[in-house]
Amino acid sequence: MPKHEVKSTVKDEELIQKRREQISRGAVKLFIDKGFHRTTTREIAKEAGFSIGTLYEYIRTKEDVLYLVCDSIYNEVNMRLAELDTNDNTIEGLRLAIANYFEVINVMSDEFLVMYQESKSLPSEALRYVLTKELEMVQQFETIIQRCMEAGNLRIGPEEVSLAAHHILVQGQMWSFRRWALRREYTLERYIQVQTDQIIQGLEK
Amino acid sequence: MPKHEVKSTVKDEELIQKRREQISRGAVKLFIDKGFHRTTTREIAKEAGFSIGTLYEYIRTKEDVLYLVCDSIYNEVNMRLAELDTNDNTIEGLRLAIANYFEVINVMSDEFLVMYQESKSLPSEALRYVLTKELEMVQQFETIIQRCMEAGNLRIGPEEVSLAAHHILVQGQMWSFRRWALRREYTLERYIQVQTDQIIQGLEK
Amino acid sequence: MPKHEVKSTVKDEELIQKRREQISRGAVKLFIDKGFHRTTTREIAKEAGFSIGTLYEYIRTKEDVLYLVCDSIYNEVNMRLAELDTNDNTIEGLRLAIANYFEVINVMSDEFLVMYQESKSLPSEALRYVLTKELEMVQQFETIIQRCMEAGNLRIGPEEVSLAAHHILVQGQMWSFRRWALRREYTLERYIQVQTDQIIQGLEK
Amino acid sequence: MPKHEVKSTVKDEELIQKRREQISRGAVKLFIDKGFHRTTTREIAKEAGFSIGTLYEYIRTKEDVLYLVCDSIYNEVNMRLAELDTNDNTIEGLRLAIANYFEVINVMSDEFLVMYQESKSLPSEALRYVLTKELEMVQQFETIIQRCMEAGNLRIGPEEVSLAAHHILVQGQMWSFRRWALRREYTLERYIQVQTDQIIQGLEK
DNA sequence: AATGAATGAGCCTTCATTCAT
DNA sequence: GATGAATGAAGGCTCATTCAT
Repeated sequence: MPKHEVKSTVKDEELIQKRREQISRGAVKLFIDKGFHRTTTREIAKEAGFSIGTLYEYIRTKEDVLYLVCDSIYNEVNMRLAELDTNDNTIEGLRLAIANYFEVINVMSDEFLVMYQESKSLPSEALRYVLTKELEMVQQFETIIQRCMEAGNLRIGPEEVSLAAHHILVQGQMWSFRRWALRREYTLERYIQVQTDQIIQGLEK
Repeated sequence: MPKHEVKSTVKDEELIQKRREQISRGAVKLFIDKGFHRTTTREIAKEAGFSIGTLYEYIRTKEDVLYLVCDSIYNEVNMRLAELDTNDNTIEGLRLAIANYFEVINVMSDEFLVMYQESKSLPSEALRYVLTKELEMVQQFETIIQRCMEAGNLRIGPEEVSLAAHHILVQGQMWSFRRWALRREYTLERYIQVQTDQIIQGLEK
Repeated sequence: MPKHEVKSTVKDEELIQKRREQISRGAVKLFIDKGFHRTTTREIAKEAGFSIGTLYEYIRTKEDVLYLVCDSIYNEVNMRLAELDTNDNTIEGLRLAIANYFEVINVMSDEFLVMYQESKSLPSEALRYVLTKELEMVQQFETIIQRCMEAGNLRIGPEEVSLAAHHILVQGQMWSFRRWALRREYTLERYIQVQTDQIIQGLEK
Repeated sequence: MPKHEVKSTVKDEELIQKRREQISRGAVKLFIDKGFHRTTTREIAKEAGFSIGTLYEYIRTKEDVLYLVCDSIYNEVNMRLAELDTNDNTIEGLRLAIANYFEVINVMSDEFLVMYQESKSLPSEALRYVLTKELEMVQQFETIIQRCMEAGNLRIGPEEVSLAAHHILVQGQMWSFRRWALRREYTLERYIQVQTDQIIQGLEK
């Protein structure tokens, strides 16, 4: 699926990149605080460091800002994950990948929350694009699991690979969504340990 | 925690109950369709079958409606779960409880989605109350797991009981949140089977 | 052609009529002064005597106001003309009809100017409706001319009836459009006399 | 009345002329399409073939563009009329002048429409200048009529000369303003014939 | 208890104009 | 002379809430 396009009246492509990063960075803060709907475009402009007029040189609608935010979060997550990809096919490699993912979520906990709570407000085309991004993440884990299977280190039915990958993602999101309950009882390290144990165990029946 | 109170100018307690049910039932439909913020109070009144003036005789703010909705969803879920509680302490009992819960979620999938996506818009006091409701559900599963443990049918550390309960809840919500991906590949029956297997297996190390 | 409909959230049909008259009356004043585009909806509301919110209970868009204005002007003109229709078929009757029409234009000169200068801003459906109203006026004069012809008091080709009617209308509008030039040199009475003479003479070849 | 002056930061008088012609030519197109108020300065610049910054080197306000447009239309009309002036003093000469004028209007029908619908938006000083241009056209016809009168070919009172000239102009504009009605029933040729007949007849009482 | 007209703060967006490069 | 990014005042419109009937 091609990238969802956000129209801009500005020609300098580099400047567009720079300004949109400012927008995105500012907007996340606000969305975390007050949610998408309670944040005004003026606040976004101010937080980004320029006037409302300038904001609208780089986006066409408020929803574009939400898309920019979601896109940049996904990109950062994928980048961080790619950075740490060990590319081996042992159980230990899977374990590490999971731990990395959980740590990324821990760092970007607020961003995750925003993305999952607000993405429903995206116009449908943009929403579809964002969902493909989510699927890409699922596929990253599917690949890792697949590699383990093929190397004989994991014994699960091939139809369960996808579910297992979703499972891992959701388990990670749980650390973001339910932190109000979990952080009372767990440190990140302990959470990672217990959850990976359980996930791996579930995959080795 | 005491129930969050919604002020009304009407005295007749019974009428209040009836009207609020109408409001809640109508509002869920609309929230499912368009989300909380995109739904207007006028639409809510219309869907409930009376005028905007009357709506405001039974609530004080729009957020009250959201609270009413969340509250009624939780109540319905808890009712349905309680109905099916076998109260035994075997693994089979746990398995059945999980299946029940998943089936309830399947039926109320839209409602769950609304609740988890919109509850952040509740005023903090109401939010806290709703979270206690969520915790009650966690506790229901904690109790079941505990009973299994005490009967010797499960061997997990006591500190992990709470996490396991959260785990079950999240696994269920996953069926609601990620249906865009999961329903392509799984039927509810198969999903229940695979997930309960994995959960139980995770608890029997 | 059915009347172009303007949506309202208010139910009381009588109140709608009353409010729309207020709107129309206030708006004409402003449009005469500053034109449609330079007049703000806030100003319209204020001039009509209520708040911006109330204004929008009776219209859906700013263009609706323009339509209301055009419609009410046409209605008033047609009413005034009908009032004075002698319904006879002599040249004298035609002469009187023309004089009446010119006098109406003289009284509603500003309104005419507004209508002809701004109606292009109407959405196409409303524009079409307004044009049919204009055609109705043309037809009123066509009928009068026809009657004179049939009574043998006028001798023009039947294909020229329509043009003659347009001619009369335009001659009247001229008194509104070019008053900056004409009122320096003519009184209404003299203008009526000279123009009707010429029109009638043109019809008697 | 001296020409209304439009300030420019550019010195090269020739370049100014060239650019302003570009502006005017582009703007008419847009004004015909969307009217003055709905056309943006950016669109004007683009249509003219340069940047918004450059546009503002040759004008000071958006209204200047409207003035440029009106001025250029009048100049073109006057040029075309002068070109065809037979300068004789017969009825036939008058007839020809009228036909010429109607043909010019037919060719520049859109431009006429724009001018008469939008000139009200000119700042008052520019408006006054444009009105003098209109008066010049009136005077051209007054002169022709006068010459006919003095040559004994026309017998109308001297106070009616001006009115007759206005009459001719308005009759021509009618072909532009009411084309939605007239072009269904008339060709230009027939319209010219019928109208000149009537006008001339009206002048020969 | 029910109704629905009235209110106005506040939102998103546009666009004429400027000015540094 | 030309460019185009930046500005912010201002505009159209919505909607939660109130209150007289």
